[in-house]
Amino acid sequence: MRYRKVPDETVRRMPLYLRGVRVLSERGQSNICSKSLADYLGVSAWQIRKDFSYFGELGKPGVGYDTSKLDKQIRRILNLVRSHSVVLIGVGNLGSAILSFTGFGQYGFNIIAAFDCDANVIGKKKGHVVVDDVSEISRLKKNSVDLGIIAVPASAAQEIADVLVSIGIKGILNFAPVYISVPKKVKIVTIDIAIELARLPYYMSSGQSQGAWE
Amino acid sequence: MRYRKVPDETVRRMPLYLRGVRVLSERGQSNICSKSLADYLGVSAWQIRKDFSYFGELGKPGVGYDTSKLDKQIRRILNLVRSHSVVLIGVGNLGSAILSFTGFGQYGFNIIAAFDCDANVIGKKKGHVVVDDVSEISRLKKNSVDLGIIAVPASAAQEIADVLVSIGIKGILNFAPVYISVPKKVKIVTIDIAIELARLPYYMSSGQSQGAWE
DNA sequence: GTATGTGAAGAGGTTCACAGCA
DNA sequence: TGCTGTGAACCTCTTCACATAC
Repeated sequence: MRYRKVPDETVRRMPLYLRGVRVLSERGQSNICSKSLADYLGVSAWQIRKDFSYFGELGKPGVGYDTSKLDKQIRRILNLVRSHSVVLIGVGNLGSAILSFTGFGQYGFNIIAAFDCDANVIGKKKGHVVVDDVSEISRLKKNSVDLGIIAVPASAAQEIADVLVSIGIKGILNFAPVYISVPKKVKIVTIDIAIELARLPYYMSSGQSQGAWE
Repeated sequence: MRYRKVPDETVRRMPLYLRGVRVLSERGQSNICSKSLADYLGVSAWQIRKDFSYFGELGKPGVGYDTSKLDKQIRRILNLVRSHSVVLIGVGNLGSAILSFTGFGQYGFNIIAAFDCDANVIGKKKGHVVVDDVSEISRLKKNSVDLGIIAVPASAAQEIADVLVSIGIKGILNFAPVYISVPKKVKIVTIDIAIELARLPYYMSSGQSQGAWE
C-alpha cells in the first residue's frame, strides 16, 4: 500500500460507480463482481478494478464486492459521507429545473438557498426554497455553504463566481457558457449544454468520422 | 499533409473554440492569435494550435487567424455548416428548460418537435413547438431528424433511445442517469448533472486532494 | 520581430496478463 | 475454479522547442 496520485479520470468515474452500485443493490444484489457493474455501466471490468485499486482493497478475490460496504467506501473516498449544502444562483428556466430536480438528495446535497436578480422571481417559492435577491448572497456566513451552482447568463457568471469564492465556497458547477477564473483551491466543473450537442454532428459526417487530412 | 486520426479530446474542444472565436469576433476582432483565444477560453495556446493542425493550416504564421474564416472552417470540420433538426423527448422540468433555451440556434440546431407521455403536457405549446404524444415519435419519417435529446426518467431512457435509433437518428444527448446502449454508428453523449456535482466534494477534502493510500 | 505548425519528448490513462487469495 | 489487485506494456494526449512563414 503506497501513496500515489489518483488520476482525474478515476475521480470522474467514481460517482458513476456509486450510482451503479446503488442500483444493483436496490435490485437485491448484496454482492457484485466488477464485470456485472461494468456491464451495467457500460465500462470495462479492469477499468473499475484499476480505479478501485487506487483506494485500497475494496473487494475479495474470488468473491467480489459487498454492495453496502462498497457504497460506504466510495462515499468516503468522494467525501460524500456528510451532506453538503449548495446554493443556486440564477432561477431562470434551467435554474428552476435544478430546484425541482430530486436527484441530488441521494448524494447528500441540500439546496439551501436560491438567488436571482429578477423582481418577478424574488420571494417566490421554488422547490424547497424561497428565491432571494442576488445581493443577499454576500450576507451568507463565511464557509456556511460548500458548493454553488451557477445558472445565470454568461455575462454575469464571473461576477457571481467571485462572490461565491468570497463567502468561502469550495466548488462550483457552472452552466454558463463562459470560462470562469477562480483561485486554484476552488474546483470548477462547467457544463455547456450547447457545446455538448455541437460535437455530435462531427460523428455523423459519413466519410471522415475517424480522421482528417492535415 | 497526411491523414491522421483526430483525438477525441480535440473534437470535444472544437465547439469550445468556435464559441470563443465568435465572442472575440463580436468584440470587433477580425484577426486573433492562438494566445488571445487561449486566454479567453482558459486553455493553452499550443493546445489550440495542435488541435487545429489536425485539420490543416488554418492560420498564417506571424499574423494569426482570420476570425470569420476560422469560424467557417471550424463549422465545416464539425459538420455544422448546414443546420440540424433535433427532437426532444421528455418535457418535464429539464425538458421545458431546454425548449426555452436559446443557445442552440447559434450552432444551427432547430428543435422541431417535443414529446411526452403526460396528458397534462401534451398539446401545450412550449418554446416554439407543441408537445406531442410520445407514441407519435415512430411516425416521424425515417432520417428526417438528425439528433435527439433525452430528458426522461432513467427507467424510460433505453426504450426511447431504441425508438430514436429506429427512425434513423445519428446522435443523442442524454440527460437520464443511466447507461444507454446504441449501435456503434450512433454517437451518444450523456450529461448526468448529479454525478458532475458529486465529484466536487472530493476536491474539498483537505488532506488528500491529490492522492490516496493504496 | 511575431505567430503558426509540428516532430519529439513527456505525462497520463488504459489495457493486458497474471499472481494471489477465497 | 472464480474474481480481485497490480506491475508492465501499450496507447493516447499534452507539452515543449524550434523550424518556418509572414
